[in-house]
Order: sequence, then structure tokens, then C-alpha cells
Amino acid sequence: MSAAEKKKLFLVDAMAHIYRAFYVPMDRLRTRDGVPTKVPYLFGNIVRRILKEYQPDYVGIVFDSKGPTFRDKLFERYKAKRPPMPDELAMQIPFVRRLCEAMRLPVLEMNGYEADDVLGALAQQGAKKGLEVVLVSNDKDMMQLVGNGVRTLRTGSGGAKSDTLVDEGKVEEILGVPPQQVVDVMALMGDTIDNIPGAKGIGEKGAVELIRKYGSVENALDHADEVSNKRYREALQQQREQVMLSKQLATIALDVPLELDLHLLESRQPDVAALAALYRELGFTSLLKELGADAAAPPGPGAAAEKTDFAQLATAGEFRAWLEKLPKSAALAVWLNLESEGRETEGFGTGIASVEVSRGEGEGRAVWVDEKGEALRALGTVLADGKRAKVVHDAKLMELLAGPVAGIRHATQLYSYLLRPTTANHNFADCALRHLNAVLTGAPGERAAILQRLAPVLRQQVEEQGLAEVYETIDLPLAPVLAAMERTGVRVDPAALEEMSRAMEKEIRRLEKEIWELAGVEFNVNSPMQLAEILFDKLNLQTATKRGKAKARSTAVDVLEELSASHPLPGKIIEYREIAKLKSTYVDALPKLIHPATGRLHTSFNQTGTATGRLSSSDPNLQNIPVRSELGRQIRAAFAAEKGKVLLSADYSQIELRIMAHFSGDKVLVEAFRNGEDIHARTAQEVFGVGPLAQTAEHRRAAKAINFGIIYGLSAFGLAQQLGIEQREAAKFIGAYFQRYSGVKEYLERTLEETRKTSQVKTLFGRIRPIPEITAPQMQLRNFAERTALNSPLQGTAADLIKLAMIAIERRLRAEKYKARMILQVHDELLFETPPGELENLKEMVRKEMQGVRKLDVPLVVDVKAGANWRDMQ
DNA sequence: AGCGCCCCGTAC
DNA sequence: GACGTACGGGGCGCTA
Repeated sequence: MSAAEKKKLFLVDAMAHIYRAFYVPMDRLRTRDGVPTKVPYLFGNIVRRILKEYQPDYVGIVFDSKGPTFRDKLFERYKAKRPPMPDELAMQIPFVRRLCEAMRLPVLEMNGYEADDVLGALAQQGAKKGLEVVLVSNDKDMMQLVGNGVRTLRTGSGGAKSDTLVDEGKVEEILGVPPQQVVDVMALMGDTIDNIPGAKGIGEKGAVELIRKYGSVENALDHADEVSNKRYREALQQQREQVMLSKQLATIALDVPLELDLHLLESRQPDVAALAALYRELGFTSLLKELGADAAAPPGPGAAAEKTDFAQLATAGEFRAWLEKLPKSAALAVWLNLESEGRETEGFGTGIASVEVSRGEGEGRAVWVDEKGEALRALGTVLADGKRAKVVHDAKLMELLAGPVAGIRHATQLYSYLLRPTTANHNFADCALRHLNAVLTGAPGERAAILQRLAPVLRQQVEEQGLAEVYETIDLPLAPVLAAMERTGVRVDPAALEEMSRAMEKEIRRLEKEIWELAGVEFNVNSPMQLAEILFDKLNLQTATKRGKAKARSTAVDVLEELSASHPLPGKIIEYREIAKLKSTYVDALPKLIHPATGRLHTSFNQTGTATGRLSSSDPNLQNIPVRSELGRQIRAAFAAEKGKVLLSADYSQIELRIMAHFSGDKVLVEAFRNGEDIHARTAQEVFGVGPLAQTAEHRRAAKAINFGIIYGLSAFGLAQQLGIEQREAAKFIGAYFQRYSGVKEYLERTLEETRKTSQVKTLFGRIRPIPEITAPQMQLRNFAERTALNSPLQGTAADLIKLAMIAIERRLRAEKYKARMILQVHDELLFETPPGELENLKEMVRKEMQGVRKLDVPLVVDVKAGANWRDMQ
């Protein structure tokens, strides 16, 4: 009999599919009474698809038995750990059984055995009878049954095309071991669904690696002491018993006393009447129609949820009337509820689900956003009216979603940030909990009401901390500026990136091959763990300099550079890393984030995300676009002005050192900046006693590192590492620096003293950063706190200065009707896109506003460049 | 599949 | 431990 003529037996692992369906995020699928129906719905989908796609001759749906199984008796203590099935899931299983019944699919189960065992036994018998057996299950454990006419079918979520029929070769491809070793792998990695404990600390990756090397669990355990990876070695040594037990648990029993009755399993036509009744009961309208049943369709799932609108104001008209009756004097709290968590749609109109407003504590009104946009229009009028004070949480988001906002009195997110910039979360719920101990219930209007309560509490603290001026003059006015920048976006040339991607892919493959040859084995070059094994175990390479315990097996670039003296492999890894990093992070990632409507990248500037007062940028992060390497600059060149425009870049020169000069009043530093000297050359002269003309590149490099180090809270260790010199020598440099720049030394000492007294530092404008660890008994914590205390006032003041400049520049761009737009901020740089006609005026204006933003004891210098793209500028 | 952690690398 | 501030990708393990 040829393979094509073989009859097909499909056995479906019901529980595996039920669990999988349960975790698909479709929680709105319920009957009108709220009974969840997702599981029978998805289960039915997959079974109908399989029947249609593969047309099996025999089908069985295999369930676990209801009573205790032989495994429970053998391994009671593990069974006890299995979490009970969630009620939400348990209540849906009877529907699945009824569905099978209505589809006339035989349900198979066997007292005392789990589904896996039944499947295993039936599969064997079927194969013996010359059937082509397919086990429908994505469970990896099931792959131990593959071979001799038995395969598994892994169903994908993308329809039949994404299904995989798994034969012996495929098992190895997927799991990395043949079917005979599946049990061994499972015994090590464990499986939560099947309640196999495995070895803690060993995942799939490690399990496969160990079994490939040692062949079996038993052998791996016997040679546990030889395993080089510490984590795996200890896991094997310490969890011997558990691993052996896991192997027994993972092994599928083939001796189930069950007779394969092919007559019972023959494919049959469904019981249409029973199926229609069930579909109707579950509210599966579309399936009912498909069935051709003549019954009237009840409302489908999801329709019910929209009707349960319990907004306090029923219509946009009511909302408008409510707003019109507002007394002019009252500050209005406004809260927007978004349609979804994702920010894809943010900023481009469609994201608002409902609006909440409040005139005072304890009051709140909510209204759903209507299709005609009446509610949003009414809101927009009030928001744009500067004479009406507003209370909001996120000022930038309000601007982005609801249009121009004038007259914001309180922005609680900014208050929260100014008060505690080191706290990670400034979302509304956390603020309400932190400052009011209020837990949100989700009642309509509640958030706006709580906003009214929160605002005065935070405002008072902001005033007490002397932060009101920073709020009024910097953070609040900056919010709409950032909103405008995000909305404008920046153009990136996708064709250029795609072209680069192709070339880089080729290069990566080439390097990968070379690396594999040098290593003598194929491995994942992206995995530091695998790479470390090759470098330190297989090739036995060693670094001369000792590294700390934690970083003993680091594969960071400085280590690779050291190793490259003794082997060609590390050098190739460095090459590979650079290309792979730039490709995945920028070249491939950026095009995906181009907005379809605008064709541009719209980053999100986080105004409350850093401890120092800097901004941050994400999705994508446009503040770390490469510039240092040639390949990196090629990426930067893809950031190009649109047709008929050019880019203008303006960056502060040495701003943090200038601020240091201002704060410290150090005579040398102030003089150098007032004279417009090259500051690195001056430092080289001061520290090494070498005049500018006699300085070598090495002098300049060291001087530059020292100047940077000063800003970061210099240590001899850090400088030594940076320069690749002895710590003693670095200490000498630092000593020389402080001798020549004694004002700097005194300033740094003063700063630490002051910080110890107040446990916080301040910027020039009064922005604070709490540093409680400054008095920690643990030296390590304290050292870190000290470096932070020295750096934050410099970094934070620089951030304040450029924020002020941005506000001033944006004001002038609008007042003087420039067509130019500010599009990015990168900490000390501003990027603009402008028609060439405005370029000269813009250059002058931007330079003037940035340099004159605040008079310091040393001049602020701004370098201005222009060009077609972000790389080629002069 | 999604999250959290680690390592690593990009920017200023 | 290791000079400051960020964000993000890939690997890996855990958990639902």
C-alpha cells in the first residue's frame, strides 16, 4: 500500500487546545448573560479547520479522565502543586464536550490515564494497522511519539498555512533532538502545563544543549560535575531526584488498556440541529448563518458590551450643555479615557474613548465620544479658552489628543515628577495612590473628580519645595512644544534603510560563517552565553586583567579586544556585533515605525522619565541615532529633510563643563571658556604640562577623558578603564587635574557636603533630585550616590537650559510665522527642518535664543550647521 | 505569547 | 562594585 492510499487517523489533544484557547486574548467573547464562550468558539474553529483541510478518515477527540490518574498515585506531592483550573475555564469545558457531541466527533477518555497516554496508545495501535496517524497537539512532550507512521500537527494561529506536520526530521529541527530524546529534554526543562517540574535554572535552551552533549538525563546527571555552565551544573547536582521523577512524568505510557475501534472513529456529518441549538445558546451568530440554519440571529458577542454604556451623561448634547453652564471662575478638571493602551494611534485624532470632567472634588461627569465629534468639539472649545483654568494630569497628551490647550493651571503629572523625579511611574493611578491613598474603581467621572483632589495637594508640596517657578517657566510651557515636535515628526528615507539592510544581511551571514569556522561549531553568535562557552571553555582564551566575579565571563567589546591578541575569533565577533546591532536596532526597526499617514517617524518624548530633568525619547528612541562609526553615520544620513527643505542642527558646545565653570568659579576653567579656548587642549596643558603645539593625540585623548570623567563623578578606576592605563597612573592624572583646577575640586567637595546635609541636589533653576543614599553605610551605595550628586546638577542644569531655549524658540517660530519646525532634541542639540529661504534667519534666531537663554559667568556657545541630511552638515 | 531580567551597545 | 543619564534588541527563563 502506498503512502497516498493510507487512511488517515487524526487524534486531537482536547485539553491542550482548550488551555491554548483560554489564553488567547479575546475576553469579550461572552453570551449576553456574561458567560464566557471563547474556549468553545476557538476550539470549534480549529477542529472545523482541521476536518476541512486534512479530511481525515478517522477522528477522535481525546480528553483527560475526570478521576485521579496513575501519575497522581505515583507522584502525589507533585500533583498537589498543580494549580486548580481557573473557574472561567472550567465552566467552558461542558460547552466543548457538547460541541463535540453535536459535531459527532467521538470523545475518548480512559479512567486512570491522561490524554497523552490515550493518544500514545491509540497512535501506536493505529500505526500498526497501517494508518497514517496525526496527533493534533502543540505540546512538545507529544513529539516523543513521532516516528513509524506517527506525526504530530502543530497548529498555527495564521490558518492552515502556519500548521506544521512534524515528522522525525522536524522534531530535531524544532527541538534539536530526535524523538527518542524528547523525554530527556522535557525532564530537564519541565513543563508547567503538564506539571513536570524539570530542573529549576534549566530552560529549553539548556536542556537541549545538555542532552545533545550527554545523550540522556541519566548520563548528564552522572557527568554533572563536568558541566561548564555554573547554573546548569548546580541545577543538575542539586535537583537529581526531581529530574529523574520528571523523566518518569514526561514519559508517555503506551500500555493503556484501550482498544482502537475504527468503526467508532469514522468521520461523520454533524448533527446540524443540535449544532444550531448550541450556536444559538452561545451567541455564535456568524457560525449559525454559516450553518444555514433558519433561526433568527440573536445579537452577537460584543454587541452587548457596547450597550452597557453607563456614562452619567447620555449624549454629547448633554455634555455640551453641562460645559456651557460652567461658572467661568471654576477650574475644570479634564480626563481622557483612551480606546486602547497602544500608542500607535496616539496623537492622530482617534484615540479617545470617553471624556471625564469635574468642577470640584467629589463631582464627576463622563461622556462617551460620539461619532460626529460633538463631545470633542465642545471640549475643544473649553480647552482652547485660556480664560478658563484647566486641571489635567498629562499636559502633553491632552494637547496631542484634544488639540490646543490654553490655561492649564495644574498638570499633576508634572507636579509629581518635579516632586519625585526618581520615581519611575507618574501615571495617574499611581499618583492618586501615592498622594491620596485613593484606589480607582473605574466609576464614570471618578478620575476627573480625583484630579480635582490631587491637584491642590501636589501644588502645595511643589510650592513648599520651591519648585513652582520651574513648573511655571519650564516644564509646563515645554509640554505643548514637545507635543508639536512629536506631531511634526521627522522624515527618514526607508529606501536607503532597506538597501542598507540587504547589504548588512549579506555581511552578517558572511561573518557568521567565518565565525563558525573559527569556532569549529555552529552556534548562535548573538548569545553571549554560547559565545562565552566557545571563548573560555572551547578555545580556552583568557584575559590578563582580572574581572570581577559577576563579569568573569563577559563578552563585552573591551574583553574581546583584549582576547583578539591571541585569537582571530574575537575580532570577527566585534565586526559582527557592530553590524548586527545597527541593523536590528535601527536599520530594520525604524522603517516599521514610520507612520502610514504622514510617512514620518513620530517619537514620543517623555518629559517625566529621567532622574535629572533630561528628556527621554522612545518608540523610536531618536536620541541615540548612531554617529560615531562610518556605518552608523550612514544610518544618520537616512534622516533627511523632505523635498524643498533642509535640516538645521544647533548644539551647545561643552555645555556641562561650562556649567561646571559657572558653578565652581574656577579661575582656570572660567578663563579658558571666556577666551574661547579649546578646553581639551587646555586640560592637556594643565595636567601634562605640554603646550598645545607639543601635544600628542594621546595627550588630547586623555585630557578629553578626564574632562568627561569630571562631569560623571570621576574615579581613578573608571578613568583607568576608560584609558586602558594603570589605576595608579589615572590617580596621578586626577591629582594633577585638581591641583590645577582647584576651584573645581572645592566646588565638588562643597557639593558633597551640602548633599549630605540635605540629601538632595538642585539645578541652577531649583529642580531637585533626592539622593538619600548619600548617607548610606554601604560604601558602594554611598560612592554611587556621591557620583550622582556631582553629576546631576550639571546634567540637570543643561537640561533646564535647553528646555528654556526650546520654549523661547518655539514661541518665535510661531510669532514670526516661520515655516521651519523644530523636530528633535538630543540633550544638547536641537534639530530643525526648514525651507532654505528661512535658513539664514533661523540660524541667527536659534543661535541667539540658545546662547542667550540665561547669562552665566562663562559664555554659552552654540555650533550651527545645516544640510540635506543629519550626517552631511556644515 | 508576554513579561522580566541580563548582557550588550547606541546616544549625550 | 567598577565615571553620569537614557532606550532597546536578543537571549533566556518563567508564567499564564
